[in-house]
Amino acid sequence: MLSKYLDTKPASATEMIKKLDEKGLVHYQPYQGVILKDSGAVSALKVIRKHRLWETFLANKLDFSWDEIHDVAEQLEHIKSDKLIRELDKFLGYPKHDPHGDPIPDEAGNIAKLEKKRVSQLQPGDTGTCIGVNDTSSSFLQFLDQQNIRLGSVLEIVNIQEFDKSMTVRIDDRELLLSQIATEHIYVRI
Amino acid sequence: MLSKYLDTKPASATEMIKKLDEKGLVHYQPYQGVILKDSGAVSALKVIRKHRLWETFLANKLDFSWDEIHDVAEQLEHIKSDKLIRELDKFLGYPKHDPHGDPIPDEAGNIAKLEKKRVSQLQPGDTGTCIGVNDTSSSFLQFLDQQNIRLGSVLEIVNIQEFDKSMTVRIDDRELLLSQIATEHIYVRI
DNA sequence: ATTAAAGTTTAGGCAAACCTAAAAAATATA
DNA sequence: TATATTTTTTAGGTTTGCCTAAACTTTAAT
Repeated sequence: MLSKYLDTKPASATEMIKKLDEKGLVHYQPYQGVILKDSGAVSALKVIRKHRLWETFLANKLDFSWDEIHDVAEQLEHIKSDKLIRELDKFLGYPKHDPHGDPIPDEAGNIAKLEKKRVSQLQPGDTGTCIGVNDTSSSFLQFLDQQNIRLGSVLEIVNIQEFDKSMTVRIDDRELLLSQIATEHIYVRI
Repeated sequence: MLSKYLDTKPASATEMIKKLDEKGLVHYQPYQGVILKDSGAVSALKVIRKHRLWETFLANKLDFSWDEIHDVAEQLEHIKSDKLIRELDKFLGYPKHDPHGDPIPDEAGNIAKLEKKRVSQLQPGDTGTCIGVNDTSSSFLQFLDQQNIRLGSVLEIVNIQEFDKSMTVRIDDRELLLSQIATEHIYVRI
């Protein structure tokens, strides 16, 4: 089950993991799961860095919406060129976070910790700046696009319905009702 | 021999060509060579378009020099996303030519014809704007970088040496001697 | 504790992409 | 024209990545 988050059949996952073990990136014991070794963690962070930089590029420089960037970034992250990543980082202005609000590791593999809250943790009167989401399903991302909620949107909590925890929020001069589910999936910086 | 320009062994080339024939992209007769069919030409132009747009991106937006862009562009051209190419084109301002001066096909597959000359075809007193090169060897491209000759550089022919056809040209307020070989490898718009 | 369910691993097969080595065709040379 | 050289093709073999199906652990439920 843990291995099946990949887009492949169970048997293939085991094989892949064995390969990673042979390459020394991972420590693996049958039925016990896998743990990343240091060298593996470095490799993994590098891929994450690439993926998030490309997502930032697609969203900020090209007109890609939130629900479109992931698939393309997944292809782009496999391009092998250290210089490309360094230059892309510079071109984007050394962003600290990707369009989902997740931190982008720097070249050395350091990740900035971000003090972020879910909208659901705010109180009436609080305001926050949208910095990411928790649910990357395309239906949710499309919903955000339709409601014109995007990175950097400032939202203020108007009130909270007791019975279902839904919240009325003000964004760009208009009010909007968000279900509890939605408020748990949106991150803000306060 | 024709097939060996690929980075693979002869036997593999034959196999690849057979595959292309089966896919209907190419007409192939043993020992007779291959000719592109219409559908194949469209596919080929699409790849060329992608390659040249990426080269333009690397050179214009990121700080890649001429001799570094090819290898990375070769990887990037394989990314599958029509939207990505369309957006990249828009982002770059619908460029007509890549950093080597070669034309970029539009979405429909049309290529702009460019009226370009080699520096060697100019006469003393003529001026031209550098739009590309003919030799993409890294030694030549590095030479251009060192001499600060880049896309858009305006050059004026000062004089021509009869005996070896080398030319003195003025670029950015300084004079420079170019060998005949070099003048034949640089394209200018007049 | 025993059984049922769920998840993981092994075993074996298939297709793709590349390779080497040898045969066949085309081209160049005496 | 006959022979030598080069190029292309065929006929295998190897590797890799993925698959299905069956065996095996672990975990949950009665």
